[in-house]
Amino acid sequence: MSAPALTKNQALVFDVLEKADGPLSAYTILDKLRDHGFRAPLQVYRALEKLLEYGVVHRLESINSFVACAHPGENCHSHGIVAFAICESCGQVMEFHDHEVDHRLTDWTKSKKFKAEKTTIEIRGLCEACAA
Amino acid sequence: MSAPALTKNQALVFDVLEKADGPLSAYTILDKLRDHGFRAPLQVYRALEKLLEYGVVHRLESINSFVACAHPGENCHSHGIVAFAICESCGQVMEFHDHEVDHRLTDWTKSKKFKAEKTTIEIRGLCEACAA
DNA sequence: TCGCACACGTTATAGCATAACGCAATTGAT
DNA sequence: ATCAATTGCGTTATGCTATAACGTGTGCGA
Repeated sequence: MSAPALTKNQALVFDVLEKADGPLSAYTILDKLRDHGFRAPLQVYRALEKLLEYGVVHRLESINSFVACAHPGENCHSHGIVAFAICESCGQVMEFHDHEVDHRLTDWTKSKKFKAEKTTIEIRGLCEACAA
Repeated sequence: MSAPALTKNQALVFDVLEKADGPLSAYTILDKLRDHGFRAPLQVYRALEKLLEYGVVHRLESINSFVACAHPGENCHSHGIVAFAICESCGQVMEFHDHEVDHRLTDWTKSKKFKAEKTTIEIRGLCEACAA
């Protein structure tokens, strides 16, 4: 699933996420796009749905927010399981990948014959700057 | 933080979660406790807050639900990072722990000087029975 | 007995997400 | 060329999740 050309709304939403310096909620995105004609949450959610599908945006389940993938130009789905460290003070997000973690989780699911569709790893805490 | 005696409301909420065969949302818990005098969401959320603190209940971030810890009588906080496999068809949840995963994630956060407070690992998919 | 901490109850509100309807544009097979 | 299917879009309404703010009562140590 590589990303086809984005529609106008998808491009607007993606642009907002890419320029943001941290994750944004759908309603925050909506507010930022009111000047561009957005009026309803669904316009945002529909765009996000596609952007997630294309793998250019991640959803952070633990904070109900969305963030542009840290690997511009690539499809995040190709990196295996993605993990996030989310600073609860400044909101910054670090994205990383660990094949060993992938491997262990995949082994476990296989041993249980569990068919994994989507895996979430989110670490909340304080980044170096904020912990000081 | 081991669990002190539960208050009436805490005990009611915990009891509902323990008897349930899967995770429940706060509002579902509320409905199940209306006969016991619960009227408002806050009664549930306040009890859940304590139960989470005591480590006898887990919150599943990806489905906004709560589940009793699979290790009755123990404090879940003592097991290190907890991972969940959540069946999107039947709602069943499997809870497990993997020290190697713990280790890799802890190493990563240390290398970034990120102070982890709470880590979420949730795998959504289909359990063996539902995938058949 | 005073002050404090804590659990609790209630009302109101904030924040997150989707259902259901209809319209317009695109595509692509016949 | 035309029709049907698909997709994106806009709007209204609604539902679900979570917390703010206020007040009450109770127990307990200074």
